[in-house]
Amino acid sequence: MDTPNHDPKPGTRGPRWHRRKESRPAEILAAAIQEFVDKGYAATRLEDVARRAGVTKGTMYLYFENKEALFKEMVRHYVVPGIERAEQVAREYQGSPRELVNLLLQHWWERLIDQPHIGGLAKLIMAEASNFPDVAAFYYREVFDRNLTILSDAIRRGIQAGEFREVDPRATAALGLMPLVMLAQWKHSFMRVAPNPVDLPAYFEAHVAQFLRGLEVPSELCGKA
Amino acid sequence: MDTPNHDPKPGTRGPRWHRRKESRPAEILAAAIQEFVDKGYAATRLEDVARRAGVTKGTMYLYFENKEALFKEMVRHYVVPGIERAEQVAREYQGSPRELVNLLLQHWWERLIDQPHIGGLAKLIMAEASNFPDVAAFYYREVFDRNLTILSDAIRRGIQAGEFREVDPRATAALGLMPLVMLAQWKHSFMRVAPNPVDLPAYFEAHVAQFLRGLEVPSELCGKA
Amino acid sequence: MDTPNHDPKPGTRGPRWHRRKESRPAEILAAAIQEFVDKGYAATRLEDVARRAGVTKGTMYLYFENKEALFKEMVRHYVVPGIERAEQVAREYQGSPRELVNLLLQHWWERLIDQPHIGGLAKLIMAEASNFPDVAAFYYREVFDRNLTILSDAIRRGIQAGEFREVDPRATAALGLMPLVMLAQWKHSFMRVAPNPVDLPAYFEAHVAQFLRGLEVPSELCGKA
Amino acid sequence: MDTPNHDPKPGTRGPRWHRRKESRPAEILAAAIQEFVDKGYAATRLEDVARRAGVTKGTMYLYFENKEALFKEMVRHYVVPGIERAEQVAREYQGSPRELVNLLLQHWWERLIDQPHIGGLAKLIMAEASNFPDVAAFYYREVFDRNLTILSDAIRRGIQAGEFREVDPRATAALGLMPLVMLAQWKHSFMRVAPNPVDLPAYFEAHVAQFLRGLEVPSELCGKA
DNA sequence: AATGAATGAGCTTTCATTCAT
DNA sequence: AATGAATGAAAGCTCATTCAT
Repeated sequence: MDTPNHDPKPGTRGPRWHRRKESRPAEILAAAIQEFVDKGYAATRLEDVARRAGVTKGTMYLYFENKEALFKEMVRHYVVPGIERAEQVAREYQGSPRELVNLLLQHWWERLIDQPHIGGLAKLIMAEASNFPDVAAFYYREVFDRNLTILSDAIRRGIQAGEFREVDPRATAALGLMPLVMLAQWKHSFMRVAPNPVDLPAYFEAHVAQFLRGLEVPSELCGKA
Repeated sequence: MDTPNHDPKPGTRGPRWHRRKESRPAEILAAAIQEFVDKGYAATRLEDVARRAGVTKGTMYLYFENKEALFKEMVRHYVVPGIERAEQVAREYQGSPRELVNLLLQHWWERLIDQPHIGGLAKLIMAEASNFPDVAAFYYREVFDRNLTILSDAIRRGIQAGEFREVDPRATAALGLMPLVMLAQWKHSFMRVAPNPVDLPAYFEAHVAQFLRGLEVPSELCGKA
Repeated sequence: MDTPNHDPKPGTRGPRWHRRKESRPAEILAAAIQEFVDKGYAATRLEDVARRAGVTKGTMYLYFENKEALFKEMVRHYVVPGIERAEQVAREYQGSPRELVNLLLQHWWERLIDQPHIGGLAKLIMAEASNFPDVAAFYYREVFDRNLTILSDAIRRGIQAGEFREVDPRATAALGLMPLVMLAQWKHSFMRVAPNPVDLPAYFEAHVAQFLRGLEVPSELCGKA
Repeated sequence: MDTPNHDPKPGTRGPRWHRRKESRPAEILAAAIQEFVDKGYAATRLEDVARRAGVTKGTMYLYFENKEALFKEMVRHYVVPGIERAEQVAREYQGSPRELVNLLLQHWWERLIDQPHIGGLAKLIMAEASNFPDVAAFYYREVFDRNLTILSDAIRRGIQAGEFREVDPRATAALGLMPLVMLAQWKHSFMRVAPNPVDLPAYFEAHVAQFLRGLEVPSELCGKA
């Protein structure tokens, strides 16, 4: 990236009107995610992003090569940290596999649904998948797939511990994660325009309960195929 | 579809155009759904739609007031017939409620996933929800909601017949239908750009099986809350 | 002009739905003057003229080469007959020169102010003078100038008869005629949009009275330079 | 005006443009009045105005919302200052009412006939009255009517001073002013395309003389009705 | 580093004109 | 003779991008 970090006079207090240039990129990206998520890629005007970031159009080009680069940078910036958190949660967890799976699902719920930007970003990327296949592929690979791995690892450990029945870990993980991504879509599309028959938290609770039930070792008497 | 512009007899100067008043709107709408679904609203150029329909830019305006009107007409044209089919299926069905629910889910699967345009349209509308809230609301109301009603009626009949346990018909119907809409999203976004860990038919089968299981009257011995 | 006049079967009654083709050009021109005078040249759409004339766009081109030709034909059609009337009036008149001058001014008043189209046409031509210099020149030459000649001839006769004082006939005629053309302008511009402090008939009466007074032979005692 | 686009040093690549925020609007308006007066509203292409102003199409939209706004701004810009001058002339005048009336007529002559733009603007507005009734009404109200008031005030003062006979001040003022507006029309229409039998200055002189004569208190012996 | 005036390619839209029927 | 579907050049307008300041 071309975000220069060197102060001309390090250690010197600059004039008070001087905005620290190292904070600029983040400010612009923060403005960008709001505009892009709200309006979509094409309908977002760079000037609006600039105004929201408190700079002018020209300044944007000091930090980002063009609109497309800004878009991609924004995705990268808001997407990468989240993954590391989930990986850390999984790594440090000490309790039962069942509890870990539950914890991971809760974590993603919070990110995708409670935090508006992350879910909005997921929706945006899916919406623009055909215009930005590389961005979608990147998101798929670096976010969905890595999260999938975290979850499937947890499932695999549960199976090895005899706590879960013998499912395909990866396919099952997809079954657990995909609905959350989809819920984010829903929230940022139909929920904006229509009274909602879908109670999102209830849907989530039901999904978790059923997903965990699906992992259980079948009891001998009443098991069903 | 794809009425090509080239002369039937190359080398001969054919007529510059053909008079096709009756078939034109449908041809243009067919071209429009392909372009819009592929590129999104903003990135679709009217000239591309025209070329695909085998006409010129100007001709578009004989049939549709402007780009937005074309978009909305397209939604209406491709969306309304499907609903009526589902309503007819439900009305005419004679078998058990369980079979009807299964049939309806199969019907939607075919429309949303097998037929590329309908699912693509659903994805498009969700993607453009913020730019066309009225279209999204229309789709939600006239498609999703009416389909929801069909399914919840079937469920209600099943309950009355003692074949299903006493669930909230509408909420349960949403649980059955929403994943199909979501799957269409998935198919038209990440599935285009990434190797797929999600086996769509398998996902669908699993969803149906589990949804039907959730409707069953719990057996006395092994019932779970 | 390309207005064909030959009936295919002269003497035969055509079918009753058949509109006589010899009346078409006049019908189109009648529609054209209304639209052109109302909206100006550029803002007039050929389709509107056609609709008003009860034909379709294509038909217009059977009678007029293009928009400009229609415009010019319209001017010619509505402008030429008027001149001949004035020339006839002057030729046939038997009374005093003073009465003839008065009669001519009345004649022009009726045409330019009372009949809406003729005055509107004069205004239109002046408005479009820079876009159609040849039309303006034609109008000036064939309408204004010929009318000027009629009036100046009348004045000259009055001078020769000793009834008028010795003025420059042509310049004086311009002084008499120009205000009428101008009044037509006023009527079709400001009078359309504003409460009117100018009483057109009163203005005309005053103009005539004063114009005639200016022609009088000065009395010996009270004459003013 | 006419800021040409060519580089000061041909052969050298000069800067593509200059920053001129303060002077741009006036330059564009100056270009606009020339184009609009010359061609009329519809036939004027924004690109021609831009080229004449030494900018590009896009720049126009930095200063004016659209073509109509540019047109209206231009009218406002060129119309308002003139009125204030006339009001000032009348307010500060110390001499006889008769001299003031003469002075005012001279003032309007200079503006409407000698200065080409002002007269051209009057003609343009009358020509476009049906397409821009609000502009015409604005001009009528803010220019013609205010000038009318100035003149009628002067006449009223002359009557009170016993120097003028008892006429209707407002109607008489209209009689004095209207011909000047009309003369501007004439100059910008027929005078452009035809050899002129109307000597404008002579016409003006005659009009002034006669108008002043009409204001005189009638002498007792030779007075005429 | 920051600005924002200026650019111009690119899009939507209009409408005079053509021509198959 | 008449139609009106189809055309395509031309215009208005937008906005990502550039660059003199």
